[in-house]
Amino acid sequence: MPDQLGAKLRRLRQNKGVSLRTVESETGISNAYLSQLERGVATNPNPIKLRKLAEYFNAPYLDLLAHAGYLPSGARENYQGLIANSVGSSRKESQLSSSIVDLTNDEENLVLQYIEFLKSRRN
Amino acid sequence: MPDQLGAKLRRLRQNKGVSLRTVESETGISNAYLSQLERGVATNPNPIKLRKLAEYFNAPYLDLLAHAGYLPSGARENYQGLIANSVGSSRKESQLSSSIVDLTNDEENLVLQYIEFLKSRRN
DNA sequence: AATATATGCATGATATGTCAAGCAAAGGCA
DNA sequence: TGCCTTTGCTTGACATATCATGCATATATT
Repeated sequence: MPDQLGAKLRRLRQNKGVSLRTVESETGISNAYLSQLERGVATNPNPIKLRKLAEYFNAPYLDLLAHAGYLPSGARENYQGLIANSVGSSRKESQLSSSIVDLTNDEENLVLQYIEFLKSRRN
Repeated sequence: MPDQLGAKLRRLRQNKGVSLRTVESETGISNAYLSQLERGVATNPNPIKLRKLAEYFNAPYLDLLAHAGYLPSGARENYQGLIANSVGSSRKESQLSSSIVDLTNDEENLVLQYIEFLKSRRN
């Protein structure tokens, strides 16, 4: 069951202050179908339509996919796990991805500097 | 246009050495539709079906989504960009994610150790 | 007050995804 | 050799996604 995709889409549209017909003219998706999506009557949109909406609302596409139930909930760990599995990263790189999730800003700065230092001494 | 989703699915099935009817019984997707997908006659499957196939073939789900044209090609940078945009990471964390992509094994080790060291001195 | 426009939704129509049934060919078995 | 089973595919049927049209209501305009 999609996790409130409709509510999310209506919020995005209302925050932008536009009508169903405006979204229709900008995305090519009919106002009737947009209404059905927002009201939860239609729940299984083609991802291509979600992408158009994400672009129009300047909203994160993976977030809309997750709300539609096509991806796990939008926690970084979940996506990192999917990526690690998809593009064949090493186990250690998965660890790295997981480790950076909860760094503070200062820690992020330090790690970035350290990585740049490591790369700078490659030659 | 999906990037050879059909060829990918046929390769996965043949590598596993199973028939269309075996996949049907394991995934619930009809052998006729599987045939159409493999031959490129059907090109826009519901992601829920792709997920079932990914699970059955033990194949990366994001990879199948990319082949269907629902996600950008399976480069890590693309996914990291989508994630950064989806779960509201800071600009610096996006940089971090991008930076770890091309680290060597030794560099990964060093960075992991450094992160653990940073975390250990939080108290 | 009357008319025009904008808006969200209902609904039947159309397009497309997916299925059930059946066909032809190949392979297995007695 | 004959029969049965398996297999991939075809095709019409069915289910669902999406659209075009129109309705009712609210708002804007004259």
